[in-house]
Amino acid sequence: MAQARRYRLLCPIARALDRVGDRWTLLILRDLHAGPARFSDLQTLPGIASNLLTNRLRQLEDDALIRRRDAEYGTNVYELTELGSRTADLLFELAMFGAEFPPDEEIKRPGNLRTIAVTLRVACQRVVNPDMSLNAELIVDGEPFAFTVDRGLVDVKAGNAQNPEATLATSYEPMIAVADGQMSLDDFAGTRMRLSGPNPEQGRALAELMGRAMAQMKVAD
Amino acid sequence: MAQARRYRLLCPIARALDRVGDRWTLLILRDLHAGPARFSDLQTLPGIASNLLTNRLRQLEDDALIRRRDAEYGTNVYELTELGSRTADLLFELAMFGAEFPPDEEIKRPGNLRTIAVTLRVACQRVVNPDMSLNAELIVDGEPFAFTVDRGLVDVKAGNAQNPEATLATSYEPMIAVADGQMSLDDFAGTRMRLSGPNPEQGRALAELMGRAMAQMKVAD
DNA sequence: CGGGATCCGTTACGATACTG
DNA sequence: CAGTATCGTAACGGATCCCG
Repeated sequence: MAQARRYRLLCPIARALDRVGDRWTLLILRDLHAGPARFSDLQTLPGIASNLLTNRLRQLEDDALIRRRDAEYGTNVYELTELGSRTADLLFELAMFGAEFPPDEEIKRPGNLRTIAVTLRVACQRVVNPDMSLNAELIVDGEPFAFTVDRGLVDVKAGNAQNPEATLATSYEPMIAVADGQMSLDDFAGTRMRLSGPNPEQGRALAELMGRAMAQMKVAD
Repeated sequence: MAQARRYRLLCPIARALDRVGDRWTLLILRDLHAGPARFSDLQTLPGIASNLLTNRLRQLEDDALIRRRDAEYGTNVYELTELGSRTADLLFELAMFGAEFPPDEEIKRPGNLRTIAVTLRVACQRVVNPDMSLNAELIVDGEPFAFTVDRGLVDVKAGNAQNPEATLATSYEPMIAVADGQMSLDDFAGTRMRLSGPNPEQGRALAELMGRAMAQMKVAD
């Protein structure tokens, strides 16, 4: 039943909100930026009801922001369409604005860490050297991400990397603290991350890229 | 009663949505980017109930995104705080994304045109020459805006300009059509706008700036 | 007349239980 | 695993009323 509470205004801001303004919708898109996800992956969003998740996924499919794809053994996954992937900059600006506010006292932990992928990718994309290439694995609280740069094109996807040349392990809270401006980059780099892997130079390049990205975020305005 | 439906997640995207994610909130902020507005100005948002507007303004005040200020003759106005004004880039990205979707068939006209100020300002800011200065009046469907550039710092505010050196008159729909990519810039400049005022050179400079801004929008990604 | 407050019917959301 | 069904509660929309 085609969404009763829509603005239906000519203004493009209102048109955007008619697509992604409902509760949970932007958080679902945020998680899908980390790559395809199953229904149960998305259900780890803390507090979402299953029927609501179904509704949101239908709506996003109708608006062609996501597509449902059959995966192995009868399971199916949801993934961003090209149109849906254009929410990356929007989500990044939301993160920039949200970083202005101190976290609440009683905070729910996310069910998974796919949440970091968009923000990290866009932040790195904005400061990356166009010649750079690298293939690394980023591990946050034990969850692996494939972090690749292909001649200046940054990608961050949930899951293990293929033959990574370097591995950077860290955890969620200090990353957030740096993005919020609560922790210094030096402190983070010095004590909150661990490099390993066959190619230490790529490890340092990754750490340096993430560092510049995070530093840039704080002076964005 | 402190908002029951909040995410309360550590993720900065969720923290932002806890401040500006409610229905109407971002549209209120959008309008306030055009300058201070009274309660009744904001009530022209098509479809908002007065009690809801009251609630949203309270919430925005509590979060220090807006402030209420006494104006002349017992009236009072709402205006963005510095913190609230940091939603400009976010609103711009929303507009960029919303421009991907064709307007609905049955569209409500906005009650006023303050809606255009943020998007236009940010779009111009992103392409302006840092040396540029100008003082002009932009008239959209009869509603005046003071459009100024002070050594590269762009401002667009609702209301008449002070001693404008040039005036550019146009209307809302063609501006939207250009931003959506439905109308060519040449068509717009040639037939949908009218320049006047004592300093034609500043008029042309304004038209050229707006043109480059709108052209840039379409190739943003 | 500007700036709300109050009331009430409707819709959306949240929690839980249940099913192919 | 991937949803559907049900139901109580909170939020929204529209109208009316109030007060300086």
